[in-house]
Amino acid sequence: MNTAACRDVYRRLQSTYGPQGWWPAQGTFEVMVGAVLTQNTAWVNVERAIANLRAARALAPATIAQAPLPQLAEWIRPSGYFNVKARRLQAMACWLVERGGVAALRRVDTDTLRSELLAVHGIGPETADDILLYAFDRPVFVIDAYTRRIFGRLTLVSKDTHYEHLRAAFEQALGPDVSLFNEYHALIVRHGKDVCKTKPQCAGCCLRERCASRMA
DNA sequence: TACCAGGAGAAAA
DNA sequence: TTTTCTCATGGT
Repeated sequence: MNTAACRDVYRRLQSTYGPQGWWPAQGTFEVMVGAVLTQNTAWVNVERAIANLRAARALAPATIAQAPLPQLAEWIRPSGYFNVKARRLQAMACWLVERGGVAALRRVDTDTLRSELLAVHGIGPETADDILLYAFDRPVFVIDAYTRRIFGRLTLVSKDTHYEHLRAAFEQALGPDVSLFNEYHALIVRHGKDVCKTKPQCAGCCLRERCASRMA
């Protein structure tokens, strides 16, 4: 990854959209819950599911860890894949309780914490990195479908690059910077939602000058 | 009606 | 090891 190009894309996105102030949730555990529920799902539906959990006073590790799966699935129904995500959410809550809670995990080094997260059922690379960056303030760059799509279109990365290689490339290009990683990923998602879903929309895209697939 | 959304795990090849 | 299938609601 070219450092200058990577920073230039960031400046263009920042100039276009301004500060994003992510993550759109309150508290460490709520960020973790949101990270699981947003898997392949629009955030607006995740908000409904989190609202259900809050209304049921179930937005706590111990409560989710002990809740009957059918009940948990019902609470999170609006986020889709509710049976799958109920198991994933419970697995994460059980792990959190067993490890002594958020406060204890804040004392664990980043590599160890990442390995432990990836060992939890339902937490893959992107979800783990969402949690590390937005819940635990660790300098880990999150790679998602938008990142691949946008940077692939800019020909700065190959779309089939392995997740870990892509993450390392961004982290090496930018240097460890929690605030930058936080804002950059948020801007990528904002841009992805905003104008980069289909090629014709590149006409009004702030990255158009850099984009290899731009419309003539 | 068809497609997509801030993925991940299991099964099949 | 890589590819394909499955999970599911809600908005456009």
